[in-house]
Amino acid sequence: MEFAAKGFDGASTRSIAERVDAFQPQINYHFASKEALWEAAVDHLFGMLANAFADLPPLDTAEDPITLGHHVAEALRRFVHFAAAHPELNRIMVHEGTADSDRMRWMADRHVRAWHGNITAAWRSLREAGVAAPLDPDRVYWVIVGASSLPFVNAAEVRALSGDEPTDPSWVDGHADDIVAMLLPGLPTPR
Amino acid sequence: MEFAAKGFDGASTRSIAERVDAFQPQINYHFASKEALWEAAVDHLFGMLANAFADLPPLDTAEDPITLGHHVAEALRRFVHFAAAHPELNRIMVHEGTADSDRMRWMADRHVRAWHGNITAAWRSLREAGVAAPLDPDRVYWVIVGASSLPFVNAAEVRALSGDEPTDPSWVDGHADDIVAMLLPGLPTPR
DNA sequence: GTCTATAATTAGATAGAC
DNA sequence: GTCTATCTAATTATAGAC
Repeated sequence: MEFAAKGFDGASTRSIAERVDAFQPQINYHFASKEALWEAAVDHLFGMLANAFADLPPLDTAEDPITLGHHVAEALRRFVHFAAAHPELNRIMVHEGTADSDRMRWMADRHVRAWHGNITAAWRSLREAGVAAPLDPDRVYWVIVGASSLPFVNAAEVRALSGDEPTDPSWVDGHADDIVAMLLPGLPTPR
Repeated sequence: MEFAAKGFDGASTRSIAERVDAFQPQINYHFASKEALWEAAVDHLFGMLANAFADLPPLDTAEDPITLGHHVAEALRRFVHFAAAHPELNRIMVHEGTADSDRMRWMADRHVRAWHGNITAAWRSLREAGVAAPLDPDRVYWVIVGASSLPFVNAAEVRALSGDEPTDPSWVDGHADDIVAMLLPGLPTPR
């Protein structure tokens, strides 16, 4: 995706149209503007993210802390796998989150705030139960997202530096295991 | 910095010149091209990063694993503080690392590879000594950089989502403590 | 809806006065 | 070195034939 690779300003509607084998003016026919196209792309990516979690129990309904811990562990694994399969979402998020802009506020209010709130609340419960690493609930969202997604956001640099292919299933699984072990060291029988 | 905020393509030499109260053609007078200006900016930022670590002992000279652990802990704290003070570097890195390009390879070969190699090697020693979290040495670089830098790379989104000011010294210190505690749970008397 | 042509704006880079 | 003027190319968006 052009928005993910080059950012909003760097992506040209011509190159976007080329990718789908269309003509540049068709973007302005099907969408009101480049901005509207961007919003549609972000809605689509967050929709796919929600789908990837659709069959999981909500994080605010676990009966006991250990069960919540296992729910969070599974959610973390899902997030790692989603970031590996669809790095575009995290690329767009990290790009738009750098500066205060209308696009950043639109994305934060419409999509990110709910995820951020759920993770923060679940982490508070895990901390009280002593099953989570000693991370402040107000910061853990950024630790999770940063640590989980960076090798996929920067997959090209992973390849250049180590020769590893971070989208290999074994690499992704290993990374998910690492994230869970690091964040939930108190979870019994991790996997 | 314009390159950090908008990426290479999104940053215009006109807006860059405006920021330093200069005229756009002066960029092409003092630098050969926009690309040369970008390289000079990246060199400058990595130079500042190296300066921030200049007084620390090299990570390959520690006599015993516990001492190495404390050296790594201090290096992690330095990195968190640098990312908070100079988020431009990590913004440029995350932006350029997304796609295979000449700029990405230039940056990886000239600057990133040495840091990546040192961290990976130090982590192998820490793992053998049992003082580090169970993260694969081939992946830990991305966990460290992602978890440490994201709240500063996306400081605007942190403000929008939580109202926190991630550049507040107490926030930065707390984040550094979180990172060290998460990555080096086996370190005696952490801090 | 698709596609060509093109308008209006902005981009990086250069020329040349001072 | 500084700054104005400008060139060429690329940008988003629109008009209009089909």
